[in-house]
Amino acid sequence: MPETARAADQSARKPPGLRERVRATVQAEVVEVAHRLFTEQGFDRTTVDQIAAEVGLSRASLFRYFGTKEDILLGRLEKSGRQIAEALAARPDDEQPREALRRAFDVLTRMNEAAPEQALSYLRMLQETPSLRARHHEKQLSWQELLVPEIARRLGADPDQAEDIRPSALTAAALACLDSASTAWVACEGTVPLAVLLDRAMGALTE
Amino acid sequence: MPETARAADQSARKPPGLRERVRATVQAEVVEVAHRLFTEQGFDRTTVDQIAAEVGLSRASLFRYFGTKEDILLGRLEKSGRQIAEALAARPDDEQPREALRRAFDVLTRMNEAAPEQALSYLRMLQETPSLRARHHEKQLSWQELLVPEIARRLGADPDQAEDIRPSALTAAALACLDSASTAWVACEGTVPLAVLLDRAMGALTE
DNA sequence: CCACACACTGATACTCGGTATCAGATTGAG
DNA sequence: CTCAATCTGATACCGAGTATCAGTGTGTGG
Repeated sequence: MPETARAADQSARKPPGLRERVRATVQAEVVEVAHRLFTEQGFDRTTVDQIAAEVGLSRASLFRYFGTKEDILLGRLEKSGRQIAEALAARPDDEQPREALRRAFDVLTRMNEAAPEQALSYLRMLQETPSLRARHHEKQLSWQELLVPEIARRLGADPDQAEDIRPSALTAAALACLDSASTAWVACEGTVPLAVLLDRAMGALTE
Repeated sequence: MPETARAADQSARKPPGLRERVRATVQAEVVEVAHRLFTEQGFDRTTVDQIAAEVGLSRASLFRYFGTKEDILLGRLEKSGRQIAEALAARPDDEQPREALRRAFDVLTRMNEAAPEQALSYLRMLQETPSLRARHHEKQLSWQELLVPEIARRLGADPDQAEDIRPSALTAAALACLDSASTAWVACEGTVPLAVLLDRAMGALTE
């Protein structure tokens, strides 16, 4: 609501605006400090007050930047979702929907390859913290909403016929495979590339 | 004083443990009252204090029966998970893993068919309340742990080789299909049977 | 250049879920 | 009957998230 409006604002306007730049700077600062505290003490043992104090911001203002404590860590997932949707739309039309989804997820596998250590510690925290898992799942549901229309198009589904659940089922299943692969990737400490695990996971759907 | 003790005596006899039966009774009473309040006012607009007061129980004691507010509504999912796992184990050995999972889920489709109205309002509440979705997802992860070993066996996977993610990927995907089907079932107000939607959802994995 | 409208900020107080502690009552076993 | 274990309510506490409000800057139009 205000955030999306703000985001739309930001992208619609050429000169960034001083105010918004300050906002972006503060936001980045919060993320950085919070990340450090989370890795030092764990997510649950870090309070929002502590983050706010360390950044030099009031608690109330911090909640104006991030709706929830979890969003400080998971905020970037919004952008990831859009990137995956773009990658999916860019896949050739004659590609199988499942394969197109698999390739679209390379947006993520590439990100993880670029900074494996960070990705590992990030995913580790994600998987051992219930409240983060919960919020992460919510974000993935919003990914689903972005991806389903394109999958429906590729399946030749009637857009008016909402009762055709194949697009949402396939998309949800693919995201479940992504989670499985991520879990396994953390479990093996990153020794097997995420891309390989994801291949195996999504391959298991057809066997 | 001795009269109440005598009365308790009267009803307590066969199953060892009067205490546990009292506990079960109270627990059932809480579930019933909470269910009513949730459907009347919505989940979020019903406080734990209100439930406790209505049952005639202290807030602290209520949390001794149910670890979280969500568990009052979702507690029965534990049993469902075990039932699905049993049903899966009972499927013929030569059945395809995916088909076996599909059939095991009939434990749920049959439950919903038995009381469609209740199931619909229950799922409706589940889907429109984020905190319930979150907890529900956690429960499904525990289902996954119950189902994966049997799927691994059917896939002929080496139990020692934890890096084989096919079992967990397939199981997670199947559960994702179950969620998709449930969502669609609610969306169409139950006009299409859940079993049919589930068939379509899981069928979309192989297409 | 100024004035006004608006957005942002910190402070404060509140709600609600969940935890910890403690003293008293109830129960079951020896 | 007694004693230990358990259950209970009361109370106080914690942390996330919300609401309100007055003060203070910022962007903009005159």
